Amino acid sequence: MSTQEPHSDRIELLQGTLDVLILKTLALGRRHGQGIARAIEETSGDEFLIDHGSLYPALKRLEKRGWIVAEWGVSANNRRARFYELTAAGRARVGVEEARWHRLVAAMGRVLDAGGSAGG
Amino acid sequence: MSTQEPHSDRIELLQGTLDVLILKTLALGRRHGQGIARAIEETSGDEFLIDHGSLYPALKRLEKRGWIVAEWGVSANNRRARFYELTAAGRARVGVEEARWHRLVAAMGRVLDAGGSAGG
DNA sequence: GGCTCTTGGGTAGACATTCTACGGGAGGGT
DNA sequence: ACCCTCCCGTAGAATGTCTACCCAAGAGCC
Repeated sequence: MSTQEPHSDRIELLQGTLDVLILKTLALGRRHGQGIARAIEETSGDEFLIDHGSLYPALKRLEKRGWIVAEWGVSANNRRARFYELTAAGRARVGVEEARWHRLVAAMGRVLDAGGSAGG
Repeated sequence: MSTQEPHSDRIELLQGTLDVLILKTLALGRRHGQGIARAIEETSGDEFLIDHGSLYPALKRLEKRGWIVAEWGVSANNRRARFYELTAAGRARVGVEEARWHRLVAAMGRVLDAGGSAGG
């Protein structure tokens, strides 16, 4: 085990960004809860830390909306785990959420670039 | 003027994004509340609609943190208005917030690009 | 003067989502 | 038996946006 020091300077998620992260991660394949969290953390380059207290409510939300389905199974460590998978609606939703995100980033960019970069 | 039809498909702000939008707008010059809102709406290409109920609490927040200062004055329409301006700390903060935003966008990008774009 | 529209500021409460902190069940190693 | 780890789960605090209201005062009209 690696000297896994906690990064104290992780980025906090913006409200509303976790859903698309989960959906996108599940688009790569079926995973259980902790697996999703770890995948997001790794893919983000350890910038995001996914708290369990945010993860499970988010998974419930997505399941309730019909974008993912859950099933009990066994993890690689032989632990009882709940595996999640995208539904057809979920697969469609990934695109919607991604588009929403890109549109938001573009709009933010227009405002932030309006006066040139500060301090440059 | 005004056949100003309301865009029903405006983007909703993500929690935490309004502050940097305000700071950046004020970096371009002193403005009053409504002026800030209009500037953000225009600069964003009419993607954002700044609600008064979000704006004034945000201005209070920023003032309380010492990043902006307010002063009563008179608007171009001869109305009593409260003008806001960046403090030195506020000017420094613009850079911090911008950096935070870019870092977040980069991290999100890594996750969203991890599997290629869905659905083109 | 009186009436209405517009500009500008402000607050209360609903709402959604994340974070902190707690708890529980079960496998693996010693 | 004991402890550590993995995995799921929930309650409540904290934060910030949105909806819906209210108030003050200038401008235009009659």
